[in-house]
Amino acid sequence: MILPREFYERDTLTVARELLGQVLVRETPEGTVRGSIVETEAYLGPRDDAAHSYKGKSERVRVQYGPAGCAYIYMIYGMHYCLNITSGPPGVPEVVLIRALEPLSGFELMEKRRGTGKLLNLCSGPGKLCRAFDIGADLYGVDLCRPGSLYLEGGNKPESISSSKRIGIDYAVMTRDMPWRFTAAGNKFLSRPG
DNA sequence: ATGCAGATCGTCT
DNA sequence: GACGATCTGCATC
Repeated sequence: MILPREFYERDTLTVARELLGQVLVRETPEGTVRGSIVETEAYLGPRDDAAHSYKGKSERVRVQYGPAGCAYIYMIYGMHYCLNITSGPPGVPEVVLIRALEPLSGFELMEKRRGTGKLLNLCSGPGKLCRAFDIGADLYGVDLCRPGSLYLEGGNKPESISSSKRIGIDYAVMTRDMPWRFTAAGNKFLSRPG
C-alpha cells in the first residue's frame, strides 16, 4: 500500500498531479492521523526561479539532491513549516509542495494540535497541515517510501484535476504564471479555490 | 467579503 | 541585514 520510490521518480509535474488523492500518514506516540492530498505545487529546480534550488546547492536544500520520495521540510516566516516531497530522477532537485489535505482520521488529535474544531480549517494550507500532523524539522529527509513516522499510501484519484498559478511566488518573474498548482476539482478542503 | 498588520527566525547576500 | 512557497485576528466595506 505504501507508494514505491518509482512513483516519485517520474516527471515532477506528473508526480504533482498523481499525488492528488494519495494518503499522507503520520504516526506519533499520541496517535495516528491521516489525510488525502487535495492540493499540490511543483517546483522545478534550476529552470524555475520560484524554486529554493533555483540557485543550486545549499545546506537547506541538500535533500533535494538525494533520492526521490523523501521529505523536504523548511521553516517559513519564522513560525510555519512546509512539507515537500522530492521527485524526479535521482540528483535532480525538484519537489512537490503539499498545500492541503482532506482529513480522514485522527480528527481529535488534529484539532488539539491546531486549536480549532473546524474541519475545513484543519489542513487547508501548507503551514496548517504541518501543524495538524506535527511535521517539523526533525522529519527533514525522512524516506516516505518506508513504514515509519511519516509515509504515503495509495488512495483514490480525484474525479477531475484543475491547474492554476502557484500561490505566493510573485517575486519569481520567469515562472510565476506557470500553471504548476494542482487541485482536486471542487474539493472543499483547498487552501483557496482552485 | 476584502484588507492589513503582526508574529518570529533560519537562510542567504 | 533583509526577506520569505504563511496564518490569524481585527478592521472596514
